[in-house]
Amino acid sequence: MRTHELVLQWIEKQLSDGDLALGGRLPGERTMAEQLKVSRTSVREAVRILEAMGVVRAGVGSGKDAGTVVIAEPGSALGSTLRLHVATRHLPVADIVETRVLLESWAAERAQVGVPELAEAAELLDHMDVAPDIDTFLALDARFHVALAQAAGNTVVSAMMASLRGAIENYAGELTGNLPDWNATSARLRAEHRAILAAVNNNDGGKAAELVAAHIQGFYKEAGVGANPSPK
Amino acid sequence: MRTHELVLQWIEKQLSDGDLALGGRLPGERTMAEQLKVSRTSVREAVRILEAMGVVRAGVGSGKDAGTVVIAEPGSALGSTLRLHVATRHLPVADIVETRVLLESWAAERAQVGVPELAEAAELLDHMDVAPDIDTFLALDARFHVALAQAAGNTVVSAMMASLRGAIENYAGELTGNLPDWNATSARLRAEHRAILAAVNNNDGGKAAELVAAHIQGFYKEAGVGANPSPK
DNA sequence: TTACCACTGTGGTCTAACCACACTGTAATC
DNA sequence: GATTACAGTGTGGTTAGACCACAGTGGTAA
Repeated sequence: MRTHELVLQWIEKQLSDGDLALGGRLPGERTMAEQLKVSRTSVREAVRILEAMGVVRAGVGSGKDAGTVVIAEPGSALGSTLRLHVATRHLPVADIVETRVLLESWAAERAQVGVPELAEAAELLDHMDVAPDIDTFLALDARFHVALAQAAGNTVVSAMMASLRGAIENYAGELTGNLPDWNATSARLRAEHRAILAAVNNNDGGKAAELVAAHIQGFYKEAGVGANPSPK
Repeated sequence: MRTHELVLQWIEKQLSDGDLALGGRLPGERTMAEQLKVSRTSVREAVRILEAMGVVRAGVGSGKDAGTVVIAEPGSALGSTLRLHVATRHLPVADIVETRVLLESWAAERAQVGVPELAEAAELLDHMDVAPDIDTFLALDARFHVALAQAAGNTVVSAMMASLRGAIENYAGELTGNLPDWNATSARLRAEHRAILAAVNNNDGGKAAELVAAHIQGFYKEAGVGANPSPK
């Protein structure tokens, strides 16, 4: 077993045993190296991996943002991983879109009416109506979809859904510039969002799921990204 | 931007541009360091991250297994990431199980009859009938489920499904020892597998999906792991 | 022909140093 | 006394250079 894997194992055990919790701070790199009888290099390689996994965040200096602290951001980490695999041509974009449709329509169907995430989603829609530019709009759009997914109460599904979107963010982002009429598209998307949210709040999960599926497939299809029809 | 991120960016560009393909070999660490005008340490940190993502595999010595080669193993990489997040208590095991049920029943419903993966799945079932011990059985079981998921033709879904299982492998593995009667459980699981495969081959996707959901939930419930009923 | 062995290039590991950063406490100043 | 300036401390970030184990390669001696 390689040295940095030993360090990883040690840290994972600290987490499993509860000796190290979310928001907690890892010992300094030099301290860990001494304790585990390894070089600082190996410790750093382990920390890098954890950072790539979205398990820790490293900060220089001193104070609240300093040191290596335990976080929980699986979404961005999974997104980076998927993006790299898309780059290797191993994961087709169409499969990503199809999976996103699957997860997100599932979440829409099970969204719990009354949870704070839905209120947040509604607020985001208001902000999108006055978004000054496309990038702002897309950022708010991303947050809306995440909020909707979170309303279903399954952290794994919402994390994966966010990562799928993130993995092909650049793809879709580049293509929005090629749309024939952004204002028209934006208006349509916003109307669809409100319809989805209304269906959810009306306890019509089935309809919400259908609307979400059509919404996502429609967007990617218009943007020219392969979107499987995913026949029922 | 930190130095190793620069290296990562460079490698990702090589992949996106097609200058580096699956099965291809990265330049040596010393060579890359010199080309990019960075230290070998930074190059190594980038390679470590890619390795953790399942994008490359590093091998010492010389010959076919030597050097850093581009691979495509998103499943194990995502699995490790999820496992760590389970350790931080951020991802509940119940959510993992629920998501697995979602993905796997979706795949079962859409499995294409006649694809080689189904034939492989059938073979695996025969081997499971004569598995000498629990560990062998579980390994074959894992491969069966992956083959079934692959039969749906969505690489993202099958990779995620495999990673979900991997993330809680230890959990479930430890608990099998506590089962009251392994032989009875094994017999039941095997019968369920055959029923699932029969439904798929009979073009009855709906039934296959139901059977898969019940199969997975039943296993984790018996093993004592939180399994949400996921009501329709 | 065979067996041996030095050579080469790969990743794996370590040491020791220096840097930028951000806070902390002290000392000089007003 | 309050304010300012600054050295001190501990954090991660980066580098250079060395040595190791490993696995093929190719020459050389038996």
